[in-house]
Amino acid sequence: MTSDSAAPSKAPAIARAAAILRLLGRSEAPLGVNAIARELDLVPSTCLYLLRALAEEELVGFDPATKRYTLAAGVLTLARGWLKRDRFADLAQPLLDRVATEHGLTMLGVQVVGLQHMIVVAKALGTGNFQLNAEVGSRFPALISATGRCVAAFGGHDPEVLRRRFSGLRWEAPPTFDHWRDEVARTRQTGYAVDEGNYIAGVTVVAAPVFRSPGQLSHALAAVGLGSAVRRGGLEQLAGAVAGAARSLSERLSGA
Amino acid sequence: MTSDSAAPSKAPAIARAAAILRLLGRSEAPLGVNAIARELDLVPSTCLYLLRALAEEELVGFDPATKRYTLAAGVLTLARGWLKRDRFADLAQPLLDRVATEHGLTMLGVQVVGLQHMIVVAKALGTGNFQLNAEVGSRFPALISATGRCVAAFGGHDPEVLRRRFSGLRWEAPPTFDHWRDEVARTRQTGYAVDEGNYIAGVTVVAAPVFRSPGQLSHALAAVGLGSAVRRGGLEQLAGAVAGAARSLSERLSGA
DNA sequence: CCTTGACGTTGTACATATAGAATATTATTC
DNA sequence: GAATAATATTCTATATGTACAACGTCAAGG
Repeated sequence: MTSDSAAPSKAPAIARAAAILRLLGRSEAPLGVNAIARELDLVPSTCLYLLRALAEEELVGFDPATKRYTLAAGVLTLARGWLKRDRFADLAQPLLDRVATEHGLTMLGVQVVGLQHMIVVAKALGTGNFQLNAEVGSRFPALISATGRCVAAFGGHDPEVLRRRFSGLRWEAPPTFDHWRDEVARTRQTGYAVDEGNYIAGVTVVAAPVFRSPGQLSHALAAVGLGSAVRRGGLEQLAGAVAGAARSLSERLSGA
Repeated sequence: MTSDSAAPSKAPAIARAAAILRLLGRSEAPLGVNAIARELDLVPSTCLYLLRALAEEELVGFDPATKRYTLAAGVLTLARGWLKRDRFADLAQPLLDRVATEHGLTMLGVQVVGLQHMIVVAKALGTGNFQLNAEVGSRFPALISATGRCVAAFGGHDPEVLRRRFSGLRWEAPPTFDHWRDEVARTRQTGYAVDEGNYIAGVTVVAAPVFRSPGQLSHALAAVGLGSAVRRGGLEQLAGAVAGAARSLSERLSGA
């Protein structure tokens, strides 16, 4: 479904519009039609029509004076709609806070969306002098780092698809596929995953899966910290805390 | 809902997709293809293709078991991109907080997007026992209430267009167009607008315009409270505070 | 267990959104 | 201030996304 396969979308305007919105979201400054079209390999006229339609929907803003486009507040309305119904963030926050303070590390709650990305939906910063940070809304490749090993272990995906996607990942210190597969297998047994500097050098990530219903992976919890700090605090202990919190969350999510 | 303008969009898929996203955002429960299509007057097949495209972009989630669709966390990514670059909310928050506590009312910062809607982008709750509330991300018709009078007064819109749009508004106690036009004219002179129970019975709203550059209306500040409470605190004083905060914001926005 | 109804999904003809070139508009340089 | 370059926008033919109907599938009710 979310494959990289050839299946051509029956509504390509959507993909283009989403690309425009993301580009505007990541851009520091307002952009003109041609700049957007060039960046996204779109035809300027098509790009213009899409921008006008998006502006009509109040998802992008248009400054007639400078003829530049930006994101508009309409995206806030959508985000609010999502937040209103999301129970995960509410349930996860106290658990994230507790683990973050007890272990002095930054904790993230991420949502898994298909095999493409995971998105940070909740966070709790640690207490140390120096803390890693990631904004709510940030996207990461679904199979990267420790959370990615959880997705691979519990997502119920075709091993062949995993192999293909694995080859497209960008790590700072890439593991070999065989080594990664072994770690994924271990994750399936222990219920948590560890990434020691593979994704980002010097950064250790410990993650555990959260299921919205038995067998249905939907989120993951992740502790991120500098490798030295994690080792000092005891990696095993941390892994136990993260996995415990994730289990507790899974129960509450599938429960009521 | 979109526009009365005759020009047919060159990318109607966008409008439909946006409508789907908003519908899902406002829906309490996940929805199926047909339910969405029926609600939005779409052909089911088209609706299906749009949903698939949106799912591919991680803007909607799909539960293969129930075949139901929901908003997905991708909308958070867009909202984050918007928040990152928005200076208004950061600059407005302390001013909103101050006026809210000094006058014991709820203060809203809204962004004006064309003539269609304004969107709440910042808020500060008052201190009283009972407070009115509006969520960040909520949308209101652009010309409604006191903020609407500001838009009409300072938006630089064609009077004829204003008249047409005015007739489409829904007030609890609608003013006549002539009366409304007079109030708008007064707003243009005084720099603030008041709505005493027109939009919502018993609720008084005082608003003042914020300009991103001289003459370019972009936002508005609004104080909302129960009519009795506002009168007790002194409407003139409140209006002065709101207008003062708005002026100060305009200077800082156009300044740096 | 069979029937019924509603839903999700897939093929196909047609209307139309898109690509590309041409034109208008703005910014920049001399 | 004129000339130039880059940009935004309009125009038009055609590839293509959309609407409609037919199909397959599932759940409820008899």
